[in-house]
Amino acid sequence: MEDGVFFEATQAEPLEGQGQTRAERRDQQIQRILDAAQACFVRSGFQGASMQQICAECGMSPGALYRYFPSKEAIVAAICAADREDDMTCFGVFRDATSAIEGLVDGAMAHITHTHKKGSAALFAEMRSESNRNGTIRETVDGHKREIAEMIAPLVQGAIDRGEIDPVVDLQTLMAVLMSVGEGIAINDLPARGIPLDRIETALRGMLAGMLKPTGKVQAENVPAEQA
Amino acid sequence: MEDGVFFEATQAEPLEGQGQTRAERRDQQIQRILDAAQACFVRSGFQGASMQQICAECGMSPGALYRYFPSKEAIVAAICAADREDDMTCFGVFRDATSAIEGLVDGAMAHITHTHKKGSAALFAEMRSESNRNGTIRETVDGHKREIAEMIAPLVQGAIDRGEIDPVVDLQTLMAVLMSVGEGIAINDLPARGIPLDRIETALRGMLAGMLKPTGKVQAENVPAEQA
DNA sequence: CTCCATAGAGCGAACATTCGCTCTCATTTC
DNA sequence: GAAATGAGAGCGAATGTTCGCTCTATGGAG
Repeated sequence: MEDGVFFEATQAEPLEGQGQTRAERRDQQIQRILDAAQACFVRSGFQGASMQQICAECGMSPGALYRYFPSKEAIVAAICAADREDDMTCFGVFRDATSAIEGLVDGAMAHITHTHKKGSAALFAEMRSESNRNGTIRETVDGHKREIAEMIAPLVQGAIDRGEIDPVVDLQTLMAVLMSVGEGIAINDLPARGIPLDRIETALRGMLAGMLKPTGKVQAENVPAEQA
Repeated sequence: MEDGVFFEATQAEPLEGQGQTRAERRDQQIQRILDAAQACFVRSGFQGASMQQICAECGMSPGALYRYFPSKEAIVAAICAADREDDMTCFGVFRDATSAIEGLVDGAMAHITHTHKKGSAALFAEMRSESNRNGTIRETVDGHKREIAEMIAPLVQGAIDRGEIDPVVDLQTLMAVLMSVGEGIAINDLPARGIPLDRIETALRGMLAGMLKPTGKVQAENVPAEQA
């Protein structure tokens, strides 16, 4: 055991072109760790994935890895935050939507498509359940929701004020139900289960129209016929 | 190792009235383990909870516990199956509902209320994410869904055949969206977040009416006015 | 020669599970 | 009714493994 240490010293290949500063290299390594960790977490869950698995996945030793993250918990938090940030790009449509229903449909569809393409439904489910016991993740998830809510609320309220819609319930309930529905659909990754996007969209539009009861003033043109 | 073993032999208090057979006692112990495990799993997750924590929670030694379950995995599976079975009691309404929309609303509300009272939203989230990597749990969860789907489908199809509703999409998409919505609302435990049940019900009814477009033949009376 | 980044051995703790054993008590035997 | 029997319930220390994480020696860059 105390014999020669024998270093192969492959020393992590230079990755790409060597013309990179220290900071660039550092960012690259961090990204490498995050990618590996995400793969492991999807495969085994936050608690089930071990640091050794993550090390193997990114071809780094524990010593090297701990230079970039102080703990496993920090990696989990970073991945959750990154995923949250990434998802937020879908919801920009809420900001400049003109119709409440069409805005909500567009945002939801963007999120469904994005989640499906990224293949991050499982990660979201993991985050969602971990948030029930991990304060940091709970804050990340709740912050995410609050941001979305703060984008949706004025959209709906504006449409109410203009007399375009007449929701069947108060705004708070509406928001809570809307967000829950969004979560449910995102977690289930319906496109992966053979449900075509355009049909999901049609169903969503009907659903929203039922809750938001368009008054017929400005609202969207009628539901596009579904193609066989 | 071969020295005096010294057994205190406290031997687990008789629990309740001693007038019980061995089999009764056994069932009681199994239930005790399941209750303890569920508490631990909700607190720490399936992977995060240790057998020692479960032992402490139910006041049993590891040796005793392993007499009733061959592995931790078996306890997880048993709890998932029991929870699934328990939830199924909510969906009996689907069987003998006369109106599709009202039947769906009743079933969903029963499930929401049940989940809230049991406080099992966190457990459901845990099951849902664990099902992404554990085959046994995936089968349990999927079996559960299939059973529910098999109750809902004829309810909706019957209403279509009778000309009471005219869904905006095909049955398959409708079912997928309906189940996802149910999951989303269940996981979020809206009643615990201050959303009154009657408003959830109103929102749900509107939502379903939008997707199932009642034709006006038999359908439910109009939405009850929401009280301030 | 001096840093920085790294590899990999190594740490103590905790893990799921098993072991050897004792004790209880319903049943059998007289 | 009393004694003997044996299956099952139970304890808690011990097993080997794996955990998250730290330490130290080493290679390459400047």
